[in-house]
Amino acid sequence: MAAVSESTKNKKDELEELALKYKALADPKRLEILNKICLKSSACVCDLTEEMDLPQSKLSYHLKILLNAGLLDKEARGTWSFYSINQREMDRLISNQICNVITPSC
Amino acid sequence: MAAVSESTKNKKDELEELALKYKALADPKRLEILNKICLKSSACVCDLTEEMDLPQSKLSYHLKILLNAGLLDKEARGTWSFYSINQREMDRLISNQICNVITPSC
DNA sequence: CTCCTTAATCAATTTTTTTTGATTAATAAA
DNA sequence: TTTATTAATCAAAAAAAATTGATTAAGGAG
Repeated sequence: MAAVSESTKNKKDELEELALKYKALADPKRLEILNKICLKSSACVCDLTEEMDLPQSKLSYHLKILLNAGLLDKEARGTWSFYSINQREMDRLISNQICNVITPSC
Repeated sequence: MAAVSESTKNKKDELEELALKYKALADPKRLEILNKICLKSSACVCDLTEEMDLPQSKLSYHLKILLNAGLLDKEARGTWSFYSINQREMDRLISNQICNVITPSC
């Protein structure tokens, strides 16, 4: 099957992909996760569990949503998973003004 | 009770308000509604019902969500309600690149 | 190997959102 | 006044998303 480039994506697919990304942003906890990760440059699940007082399974759940939407990158090191902001995707998606709220000085 | 300015809003409130706006954008139908309204400058519910092949109650439901998030303006004329894009809010929220997908040349 | 830590996943439940069809209210037209 | 049009709202049902606690798997330490 041929690769689908941006230019050959139809409007419907494009809007669906966009909606997925906004859905990932559509939760205050997930926005806070993005903010926390940004402030630490990179964070593992246990860091966030502690900082945000959320159970591990909930963190993993929300991180997966952000990861699937392409807003986070993940790097496994041993038993740890380190998550960081995909700044290119954030910049592509949201305004500078809002970027400064979610990922100040990132 | 005193008015709450942007500067006195705490981070929690700010993230919740932002999440509400992204929630409004987190649906391909609503993105399409924004796009359709933009292309016509202004549209009433019956226009959109016809163009998008959606029942009236569903349109009104989605329009209300977009309106509550501040992404649309509404003007009643007789029995009609005309909706238009709140471009200031769109610009404040999303990147130029994405603005061009949702509201091209608006 | 055994024990401990880390994090992903799972299944069941709860909560939220969306859909549907009907009703209501307001205005306009005949 | 009667009839038709427009759109908001409502209540019930369906669908989707989030929460919870437990289990699993993979590494690292002793």
